[in-house]
Amino acid sequence: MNKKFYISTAIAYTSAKPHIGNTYEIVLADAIARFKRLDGYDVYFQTGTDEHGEKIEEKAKEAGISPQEYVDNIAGEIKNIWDLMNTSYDKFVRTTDKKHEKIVQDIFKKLYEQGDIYKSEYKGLYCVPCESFWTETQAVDGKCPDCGRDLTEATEEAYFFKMSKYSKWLEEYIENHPHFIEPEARKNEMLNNFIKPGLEDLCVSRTSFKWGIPVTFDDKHVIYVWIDALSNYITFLGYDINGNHSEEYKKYWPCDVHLIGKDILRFHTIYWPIILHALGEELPHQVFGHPWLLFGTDKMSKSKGNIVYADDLVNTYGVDAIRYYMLHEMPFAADGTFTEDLLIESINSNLANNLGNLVNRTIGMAEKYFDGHITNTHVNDAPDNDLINCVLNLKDKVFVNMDKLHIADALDNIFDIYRRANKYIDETMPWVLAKDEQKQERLQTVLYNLMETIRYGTVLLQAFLPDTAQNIFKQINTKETTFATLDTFGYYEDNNKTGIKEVLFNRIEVK
RNA sequence: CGCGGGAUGGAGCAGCUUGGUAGCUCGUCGGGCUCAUAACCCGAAGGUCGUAGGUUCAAAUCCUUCUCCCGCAACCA
Repeated sequence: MNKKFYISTAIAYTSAKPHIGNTYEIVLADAIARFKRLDGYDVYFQTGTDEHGEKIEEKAKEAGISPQEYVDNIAGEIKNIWDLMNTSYDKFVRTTDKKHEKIVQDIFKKLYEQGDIYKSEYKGLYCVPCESFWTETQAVDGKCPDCGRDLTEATEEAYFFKMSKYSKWLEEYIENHPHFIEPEARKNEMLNNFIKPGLEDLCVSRTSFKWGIPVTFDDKHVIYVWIDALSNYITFLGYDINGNHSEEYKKYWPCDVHLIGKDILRFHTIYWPIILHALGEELPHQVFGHPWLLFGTDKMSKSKGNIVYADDLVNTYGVDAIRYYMLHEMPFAADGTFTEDLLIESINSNLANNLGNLVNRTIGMAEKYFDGHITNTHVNDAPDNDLINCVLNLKDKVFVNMDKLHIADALDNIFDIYRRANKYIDETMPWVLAKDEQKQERLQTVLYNLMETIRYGTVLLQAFLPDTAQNIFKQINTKETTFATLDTFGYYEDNNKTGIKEVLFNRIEVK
């Protein structure tokens, strides 16, 4: 049986259509999932939507429809965008799924019965007109941060999870598993800010709204987001509180990577591990809090009016151009920048000029000089060695970066090869060889080396730009597309005839 | 003194762990080439590596001061 690999994204909250920043996460996860599949792993890739909560109840009311209708609409929209981005998730889950709701209720009950959840009162500052609780740090000069009116102290009956009980255990676990939280800076943030000072118990139920999963033994309460949403990672896999787990659960849990935005790192690295531990389940191997895609230097937000949606961009520039930009412009740990100018620059320089033009000119020469028939005649010359070495080193470089989740660097490695191939064309000057009757065999070898270099790079490119990779394979006409063909230089078929030449990426002219 | 991160040529970034000619992509300028999507290749200009100090033969890299920016600060999905 193959090695398994379970990767998840956070489930998207169905309060509004996701913007390009939100979309980054699913594309990142997809690139990793595709790469692992190509590498022979049995991959399970889960994504979906988080559909409960007060905000959704309100939004639905505003829209004059039921919460279920509301989340059906948004979930559909999210799924459409995920599909538009050509993401290869195995399961799209929704927390309003009855199966999920049932298991969440079981989990809540189990935790209550074993004493990890207890009933108490939530004390806080309450704004009567806004009907919402605020913490002392949220309040502005003791006033409501929303409406500016006075706050009154109020209490609400609520269930709490005894996080405090597991504080010490979690601290030790994180210190003993240095890669559990990535990037490292985030790990320090979690440890220093929350865990070491000691955890407070977490409020896990609400009575102030209805749109949630009811607590079975106390139906005034609905289960608040944490236990509901976080559990998606196991409920949809067939987790069972009595240990009668599904085969899928046994096979894939624990998750290898939870890919999440850095904003919800706390929930995934503190509450979720503790909940799992309390249930007696294994912890995920790693939680990676990815950075954000910022608009210029600003966070994207409705109030700033700078929201960019993935589907608009895809319609204008094409899905792989957007995938490329997201995956390439995002450093491992720091936030990335999005502007349309940078996007266009990136498309022109990397996709059109470097990659697209390389494929185009290479096939063009094959057609022009040999009617598309290319064979390795093994008439080698000085420039070949360096090219071939660069190609053969590519696999290791990409694998090392992928293992560290340095996706942007891995992509760069691949494009370096295309850049190297362009240089090789200048070094060998095929157009000069073409004019010399004696050099026809050498010319064959040169073109073969180019085809093979393109093929080799594109085998790795498949994980990132799947459509483009397939298109290139078709154009150079090769069936050698597996990772197994990365062990030597020379899998491109001899006596081959290239396919039909086609522009991969059009340059975008800026006025 | 709440915690953490950042500040590197016009733009976006790497380098800092394990001090020793400051690197990459883009842009600009000059040249080359013509197979190609005015693309490709070569070269050049351009940086007091936020500030002030310290350690050292030597600091972008280690230590300290300050300034500015950003994230987090407990129930916010």
